[in-house]
Amino acid sequence: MEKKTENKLGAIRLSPQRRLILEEVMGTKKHPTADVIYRNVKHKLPNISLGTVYRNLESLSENGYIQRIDTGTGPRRYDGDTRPHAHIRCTSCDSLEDLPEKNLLEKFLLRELKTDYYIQEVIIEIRGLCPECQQSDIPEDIRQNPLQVEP
Amino acid sequence: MEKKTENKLGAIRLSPQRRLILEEVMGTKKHPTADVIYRNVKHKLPNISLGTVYRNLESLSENGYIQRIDTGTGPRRYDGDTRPHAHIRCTSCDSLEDLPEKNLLEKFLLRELKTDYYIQEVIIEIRGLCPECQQSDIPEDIRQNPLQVEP
DNA sequence: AAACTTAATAGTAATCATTACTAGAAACTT
DNA sequence: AAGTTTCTAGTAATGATTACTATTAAGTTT
Repeated sequence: MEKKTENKLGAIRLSPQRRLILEEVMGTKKHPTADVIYRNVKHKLPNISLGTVYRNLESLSENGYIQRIDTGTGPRRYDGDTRPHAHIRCTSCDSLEDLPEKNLLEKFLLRELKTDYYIQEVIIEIRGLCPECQQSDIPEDIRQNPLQVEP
Repeated sequence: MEKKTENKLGAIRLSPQRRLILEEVMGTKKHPTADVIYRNVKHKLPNISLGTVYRNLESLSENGYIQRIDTGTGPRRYDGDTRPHAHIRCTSCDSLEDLPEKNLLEKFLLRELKTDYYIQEVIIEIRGLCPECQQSDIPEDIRQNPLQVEP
């Protein structure tokens, strides 16, 4: 007969550390970095190691329980909401190619994306100023330009 | 009278190093990394320094002559084609928030993106396998899943 | 339940990409 | 020509992430 054991999470064990990390990521909408997660879980498990945080964020995202957000500026972030949220990159050889830009979004919407790639993921990131930051002291003329939309 | 001088590039000087780097980025569609650019320009200017490459890629992109591609996985890449090519990030406080996902692309297309952000940039990246890598030896059943499109 | 196997951990070292610093050279300005 | 600014090579430092090592904990087998 099976011994009642530590909870499992599919293929991986749910160690106390892993559980804490998962709870931390699931419990916020702030898309925290590994470092922030580390500092937060450290309150409950003072001996936890930063390496453990990284390792678990990796295994949790590999197994589809959380999402890794690779966005390039600044450290990587993690999201408890796992859903796919356009350059095209080969995840095998890491080549990066242009997509025919014209009507890219239209074509995507029409599920007619013409490409020889075997598409695995679509990443969309919009950058801008949040409401609070818009009323900062930075004068309008030295702000970054807003996105221009053609008529 | 003005002395004929080293070419200028708007606000910045076009030093031999900067020219070479610009040519290198403009002359390829491969979206090279700083390191690749460094190795390539080193053939023509053996004493050029990696720091110079980084500094110039920065100034060239700040001034709009090339585009920095911040995509998170692996090192940063650069593109001679400067055109905007959707998470929303505040470029001031670096907060990262979800956009209401539903109909995001539609709304974008309709220029009705409902958000309080002051939008500066839209980054779209599609990830997948390029044609060559599709015919690799990796069996289909251990490949990553393709993107699912709902009916 | 003792012996074995595997997975996970803390702690630390190493790596990679990028930025910062320093002194000197080059170009532009007066 | 002297002063000012921009740029450079070379190197050191930083920040994020990964790798390594010895140990512990959990699961498995007999």
